[in-house]
Amino acid sequence: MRELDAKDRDILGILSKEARIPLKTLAGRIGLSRSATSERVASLENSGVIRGYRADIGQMDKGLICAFLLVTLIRTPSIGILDQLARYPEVRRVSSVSGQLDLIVEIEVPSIDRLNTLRDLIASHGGVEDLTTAIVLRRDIERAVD
Amino acid sequence: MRELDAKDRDILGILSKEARIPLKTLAGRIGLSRSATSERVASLENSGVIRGYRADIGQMDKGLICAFLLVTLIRTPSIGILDQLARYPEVRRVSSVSGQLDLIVEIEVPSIDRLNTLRDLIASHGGVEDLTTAIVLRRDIERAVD
DNA sequence: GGCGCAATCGACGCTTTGCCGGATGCCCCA
DNA sequence: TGGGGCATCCGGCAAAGCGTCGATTGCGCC
Repeated sequence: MRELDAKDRDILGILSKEARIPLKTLAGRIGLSRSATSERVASLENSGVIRGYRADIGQMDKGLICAFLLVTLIRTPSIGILDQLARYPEVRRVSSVSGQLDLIVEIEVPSIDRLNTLRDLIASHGGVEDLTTAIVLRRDIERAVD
Repeated sequence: MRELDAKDRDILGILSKEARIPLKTLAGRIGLSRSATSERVASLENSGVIRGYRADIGQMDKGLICAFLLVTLIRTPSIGILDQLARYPEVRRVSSVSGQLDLIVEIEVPSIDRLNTLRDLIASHGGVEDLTTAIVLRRDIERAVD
């Protein structure tokens, strides 16, 4: 499979919100037979378009503090910092960005103490010029992929 | 269900990576019978710990530009801005944060033009004092919930 | 026109699931 | 101490799920 037609897109749209929907229901919604739908889904999985299925966990991060670390580096291509960040399991996501910032690091820590420790550890890295912490007080909007 | 024991955590860990694993296999991995596992999963779903199941789409976001908008508000409890943000489907997540910033808005747009348009629309809101754009050049680290 | 490929359909049989009754372990209170 | 009450576990049954098969259809190209 190379090109994704409209029905493939429908499948992806539905599965990205309800990954455990019965094949029969899915087939009904996109207007195909169950077996044809089955083959399309299998094809999407095998070709790597569907990389997997994830449970969306809500409560689990209860008690966890989320924060953004806004990082400016001395010289942008500072490789070592990424290796260091990868070592901390609390680091959820790191994005290289354009503009005055260089990295946006998203972390989830169990306590403010751990946040400070982590912050200090990262700030003390030679490549870090500036580091601003923004603790998440509330998720105002959070949308799944549509 | 209030407290999550070790087995619940195991279930969440496995389902967060392989949401469509057969119940029997899941039961084998956590060391419980199939029906007990079934009940636990159902309980986790009903209590809202598992919010849903999503297909992880690879190719689909191709061509989409991700960006962070770092927003400072005039007066922090500026309700109107959230309503406005919620109207744009490109807005993926909005977090109220502590520190010099007030909001961190994550968006996904199909083009730089659309990014600029969105940026201007948000910046022109009365409650916005300052707005910095950080376009994501690369995702260096991205981890699923563990 | 006729051949071939790709996609669809309905049907078959196996697997997985939801639901039930009964057994087991734990806690609390008389 | 002992006996309910509650939560959790297990195994079995019926129903619904799924993958796979051959046959059919639609379409493009020789």
